[in-house]
Amino acid sequence: MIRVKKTDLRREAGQRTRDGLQSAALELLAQRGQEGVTLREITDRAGANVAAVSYHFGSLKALCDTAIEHALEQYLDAQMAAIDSLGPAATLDEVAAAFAGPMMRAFAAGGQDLAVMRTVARIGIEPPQGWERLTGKFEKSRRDVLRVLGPNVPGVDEEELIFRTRCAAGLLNWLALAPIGTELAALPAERLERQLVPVVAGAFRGGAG
Amino acid sequence: MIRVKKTDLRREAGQRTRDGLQSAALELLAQRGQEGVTLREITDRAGANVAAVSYHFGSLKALCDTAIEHALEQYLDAQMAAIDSLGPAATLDEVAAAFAGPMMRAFAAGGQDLAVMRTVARIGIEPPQGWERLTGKFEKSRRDVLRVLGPNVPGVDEEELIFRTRCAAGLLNWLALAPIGTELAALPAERLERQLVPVVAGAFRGGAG
DNA sequence: CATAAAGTCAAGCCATCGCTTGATTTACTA
DNA sequence: TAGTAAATCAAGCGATGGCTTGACTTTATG
Repeated sequence: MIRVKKTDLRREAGQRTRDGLQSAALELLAQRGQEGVTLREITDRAGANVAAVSYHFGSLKALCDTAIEHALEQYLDAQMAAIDSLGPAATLDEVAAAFAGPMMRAFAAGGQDLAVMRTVARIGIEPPQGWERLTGKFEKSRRDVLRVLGPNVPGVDEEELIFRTRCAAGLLNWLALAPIGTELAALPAERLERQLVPVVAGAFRGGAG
Repeated sequence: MIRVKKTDLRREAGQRTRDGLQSAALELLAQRGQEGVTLREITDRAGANVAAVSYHFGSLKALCDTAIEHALEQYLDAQMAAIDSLGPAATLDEVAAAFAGPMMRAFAAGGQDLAVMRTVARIGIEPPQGWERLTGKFEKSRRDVLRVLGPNVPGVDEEELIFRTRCAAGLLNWLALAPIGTELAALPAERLERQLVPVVAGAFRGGAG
């Protein structure tokens, strides 16, 4: 009979290896995208053998898909939490601040959080597999945004609001990926918010006075 | 003594090969970025031999740099022409329409023009070499935008206007690269302008009423 | 026509890629 | 202590990448 011990050092080591591989993959995905990731660079960063990827994940692609799905879910959760924390009478600036909140916090935190943000931004350009499981969350997030956005942008039909939301999301993704992102990451959080929120709000609201 | 003839069939053929390679490279750069371009795929598309790239450009990287620099220059020229065509009392919507004009026209035209736009967008994320020669044009373009933008966005200092301009440019680049771009390319030009210009103008203007 | 220049081509070199294999180490079980 | 499952490792395989080579074709010159 096989007894279950509280700590099995072998399995713990395996989990550490998996985590190391996944976070090394995430960093490389964030800074070079899906094409720029190589097996050996991941394993070097994680201090693991090349065969570890096949052993633990099956293939390099499966490892990347896992890392991407994890990042996307983490981002969508943060996004929904920010929107849902808004009261029913939130102003346009508050909506914009909540919408951009996860990214601004990622800039402030740096490290893995920023890598998550950048990876999510990249898959906005090159969509991978693994969307299926998160489609529901994605659409719920969009409905939430439209619900709090609508009352603040009167006279604009829903189709156009969806377009503006996608524009605003794209703008944030761009800031995360482009070189300007490293400048923004160096800014004090409060300063970044003061610069960024009006732009996002303006994109929602439209320009014609 | 070597005489110079008006038409030298050998050199003409060589020029055709160079052009074919450059335009094949541009298309691949537009749709897959610098990492996703392979020598053999370029030469297959251009109907040339693999050695042609080394012979005419020196290396794959040199070919890509040439194609990128060409695209960037083409875009900056179009951008400056659009801004310079504005009168001294242009409205914010007119400025936004001129700012987004090259991209909207590229969507309408498709083909090589769209490839130029997408390549320019990509190098906004992964800057290559060859910037040096175009830095002047790039900064002149930015000054032009600020000049026509300033009077329309009172009470906002220049640093912030620069930030908003970069946001607006990033937004356009994103639309060119993301899957939403293919949806936009299918839209009637007039409809795209009606949707997009308010968003760009709003980003310039800021959101707080 | 002979020569030389410009261009094209098939073939192959070498590095790197993802992935597999069979042996080996490690930590737990009976 | 012997046995076993989990994990790790060095080595290498086949495919593909960029680039070079030396022969060949085409075209202009004298």
